[in-house]
Amino acid sequence: MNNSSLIEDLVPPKKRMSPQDRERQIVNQAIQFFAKHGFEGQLRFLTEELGITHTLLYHYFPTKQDLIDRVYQEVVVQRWKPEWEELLNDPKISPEQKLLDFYIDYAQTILTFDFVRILIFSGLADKVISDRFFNLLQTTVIPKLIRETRRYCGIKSQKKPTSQEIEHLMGLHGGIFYLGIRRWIYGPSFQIDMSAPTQTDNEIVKERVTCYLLAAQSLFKKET
Amino acid sequence: MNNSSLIEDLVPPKKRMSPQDRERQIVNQAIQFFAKHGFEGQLRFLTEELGITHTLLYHYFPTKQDLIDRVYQEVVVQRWKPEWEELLNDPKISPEQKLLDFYIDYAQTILTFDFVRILIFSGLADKVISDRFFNLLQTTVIPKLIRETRRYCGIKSQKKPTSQEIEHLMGLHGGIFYLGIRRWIYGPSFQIDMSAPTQTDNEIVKERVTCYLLAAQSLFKKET
DNA sequence: GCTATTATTTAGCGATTGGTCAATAAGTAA
DNA sequence: TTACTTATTGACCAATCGCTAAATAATAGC
Repeated sequence: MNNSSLIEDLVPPKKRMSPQDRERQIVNQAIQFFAKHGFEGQLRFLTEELGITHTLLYHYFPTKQDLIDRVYQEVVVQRWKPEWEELLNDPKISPEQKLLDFYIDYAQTILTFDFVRILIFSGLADKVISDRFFNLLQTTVIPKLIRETRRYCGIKSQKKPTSQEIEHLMGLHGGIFYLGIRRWIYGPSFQIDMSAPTQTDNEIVKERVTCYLLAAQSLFKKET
Repeated sequence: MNNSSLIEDLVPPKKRMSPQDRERQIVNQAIQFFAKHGFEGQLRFLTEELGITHTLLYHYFPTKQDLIDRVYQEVVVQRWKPEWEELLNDPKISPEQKLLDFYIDYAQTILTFDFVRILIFSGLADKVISDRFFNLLQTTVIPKLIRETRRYCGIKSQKKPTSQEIEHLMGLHGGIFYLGIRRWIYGPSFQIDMSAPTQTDNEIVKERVTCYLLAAQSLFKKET
C-alpha cells in the first residue's frame, strides 16, 4: 500500500538528530549560505534549507552573531596553515621552490567559493574577518616571501621590505587572488572560453610565480 | 538675539529645491551610500543623510530599483571610455606605450571607492552590473590588448587569443584591480607602511605593465 | 512500561523594511 | 490677493526581521 519502508531504507527519517550531528549540519549549511547571500542573509531561509524551524537554530546558536562567529572560525581561522611559515623557513629548499610550493598550496586553500566570498563580504562590511586574515598575512608570510625573493635575486640586505618590493609581491598576490574573484564573485560570465584547452590552477600559479621572479631580477639589480 | 541670519548667509535655507537640483543631490548621495552599505542599505538612512523624509525620495524614484538603476548608469556605464578602443587601435603608437597609456587611464578611472565597491557588491548579488561591465571588457579591450602583446613579442599570429595569453593578461589585470580591493574593500589595515616613501598609482601600474611585457617575451617565444 | 531529559515545534512580539496616500506649504503667475 | 502647481511631509500599512516563551514529542536509562 505505501512504500515508506523503501524510502526509509534510503533516507532514514531521523526526526531527532544528536546535538553534534545537528550542529555540524547547521554549520556546514550556514557556511554555504552566508558565502552565497552574505551575512545579511535571513536565518529563516537558512533553516528552510535545513528543513528545520528557525527556532531550533536559536537553540544551537543563541544569536545570529554566534553563528557568524562560528562560520568565521571554520572558514578562515581553521584554514590558515602554520606549516606555511615552516616551509618558507626551511633552509633546504631553494627560494624559487619555496615560493612555488607556498603559492600552489595557498591558492588551493583559499580559492574556494566559501573562503573568497566570505572574505570579501567581511571586507565590505565590518572588516572583522578580513582584517584578522590580512594581519596574519602581513606579519607572517609576506616578510618571508620578500626575504626569499631577495635571496633569489642575490640581494643580501637585511633592511625591512621596501614599498617597491611589497608592491611587486602584491602584483603576484593580487593576480592569484583575482582567479578567485573571477570564479566566485564575477561568476561564469567572466570565464575563459572552455572549448579551447585551458590551464589548470596549478599551471597558472606556477607561471605567475615564474614571471614574478623573472621580473624581480630585472627590477632589483644585484648590489653586492 | 538669534544668529540665524548669519547662518542663512552661508547656507541658504532653500527648503524647496528645484527638481533637477534635488535629483542630482539624491543621486550623488545614493552613489556614495550604496557603495558604502551595498544595495541592501535602507533608504530611510539615505534620506536621513540627505535631510529629507523618505517619502520625498519615492517622489523622485518610485521604487528602490529605479534608484539603483540610476546609480548603475552613473557609476558604471558613464565611466566607460570609448576612446580606450581608439587608443588601442591607433597605428602611430607602439604596443608598449598603448598598454601603458591604457592601464594608467583605466586604473585612474575605475580605482575609485564607488566603482570598485559597487562592482563587487553587484558581483556578489545578482551580477547585473558586473556582468555587463565584463562583457564590455571581454569584447572590446581584451582582444586588442592581447593583439598588442603579440606585436610587442614579434608574433604575427592572427588566431584568437589562447587561454595562456588571456591568463597572462589576467595576471596583470588582477594585479591592478587588486590595488582597488586593498584600498576600498580590505581598507586601511592592508595598506603599506606610510612612513617609508611609497610609489604612486601611476608608478605601480607602469611597473606592472613593464613586468607583464617582459614576462610575455620569455613566455611566448617568437614564431615569425 | 515509566520517567526524566531535551530536541523540536507552535505562537507570537517588537522593531524595521519598502512603499502608499492624503494633507501641507512653498513657490509662481494672474 | 488669489488661484494653481507641486515639492515636501505626516500618518500609516503589510511584510519581514531577529528573537523569546511555552508547549510538544522523541529518545535514553531505569
